[in-house]
Amino acid sequence: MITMWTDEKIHQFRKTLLNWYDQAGRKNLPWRQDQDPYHVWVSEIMLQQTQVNTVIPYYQRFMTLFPTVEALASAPEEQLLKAWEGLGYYSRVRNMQKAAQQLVTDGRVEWPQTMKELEKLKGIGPYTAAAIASIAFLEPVAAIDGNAFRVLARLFKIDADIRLPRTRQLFFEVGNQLIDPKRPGDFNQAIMDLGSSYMTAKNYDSEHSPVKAFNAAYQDGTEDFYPVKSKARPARLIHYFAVRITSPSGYLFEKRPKQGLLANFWTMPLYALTEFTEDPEADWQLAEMVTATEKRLKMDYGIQTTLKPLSEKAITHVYSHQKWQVIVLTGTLDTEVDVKRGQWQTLSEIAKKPQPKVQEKIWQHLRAHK
DNA sequence: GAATCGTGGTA
DNA sequence: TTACCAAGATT
Repeated sequence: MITMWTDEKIHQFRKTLLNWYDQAGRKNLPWRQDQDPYHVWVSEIMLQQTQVNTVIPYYQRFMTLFPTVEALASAPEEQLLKAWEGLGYYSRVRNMQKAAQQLVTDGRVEWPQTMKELEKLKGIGPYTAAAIASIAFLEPVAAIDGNAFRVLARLFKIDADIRLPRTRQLFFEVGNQLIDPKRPGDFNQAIMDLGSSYMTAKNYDSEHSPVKAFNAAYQDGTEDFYPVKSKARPARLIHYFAVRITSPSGYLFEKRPKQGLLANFWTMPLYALTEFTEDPEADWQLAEMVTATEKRLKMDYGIQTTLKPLSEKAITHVYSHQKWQVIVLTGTLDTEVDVKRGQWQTLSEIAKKPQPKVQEKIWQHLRAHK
């Protein structure tokens, strides 16, 4: 059960928080130079599950390449993915383009100005809708992100599991009672700045926090209990072969399917070992697996060649829900051949394609074992 | 509600 | 090395 503060205490909190924000807030961030909804939107999408320092150069480049909603709406997908390359969660930028196309009607951009309406746009959920509505349109709605979960959980000693979707509503209601109706955008951003400075997840410094007097968990020394968050499931281990084939025409490269992990990104052919063995956790023989891969390469691409492991040592690459162990196999063709799938590409052609981080690791691995 | 979807930083 | 965290949304 949460004990809500008195009106007097709420007013004191707003004043304390916003005074601190005016004095110490990160006003120099590139997306905080104005309240243009497009700027707020792009920054909020980029900042999802991504740290501020990572986002800054991406944001600046993106605004140069796609300065307006119209530019975003009409951009070629490959150019968008290239601009997002390395940021991760690539459906974010695909969804953003769909939303941009929703926004452009009869050649003009019409922005919905409420959280409720903003949530109807692709890729804009409750957090991002509240952030845009409060910052760009001054609607008093709480933007509940990881920072707000953590800050509010400590201020009010809320012990609901923040990993559970149903918990969001509780925090949203608490936030909506606290938010300053005159400066809703600044209030939300102040909570986030607080959550990324004095009230971080680890190594927090509640002692020097401007709102320590309001922090119930700090006041009774229980702050490392908050927020309550259940454990995530461990990532599943998957073994892969990455196949580097060269010919006089270049490297064999392939565009991934338009749905799922790394959709529409380009990689060398990848085979999960589950293609060749029932139990890839068991003690498999590398030579047998390589022979099986040669057969599949002929079936899938029409390529006949001998493959050799570049190294016994695998590349490790971790996603949120999968852990890849990738062994690189190499093969060479001396003559030009047509392929049933994929494309032959030169290095300069490849450089223009959006490639995932794991492909970059494969390139590095190849250079290291040359 | 549980799974999916990336990458970089840090203890 | 492992585990967790970082301005979440979609299916």
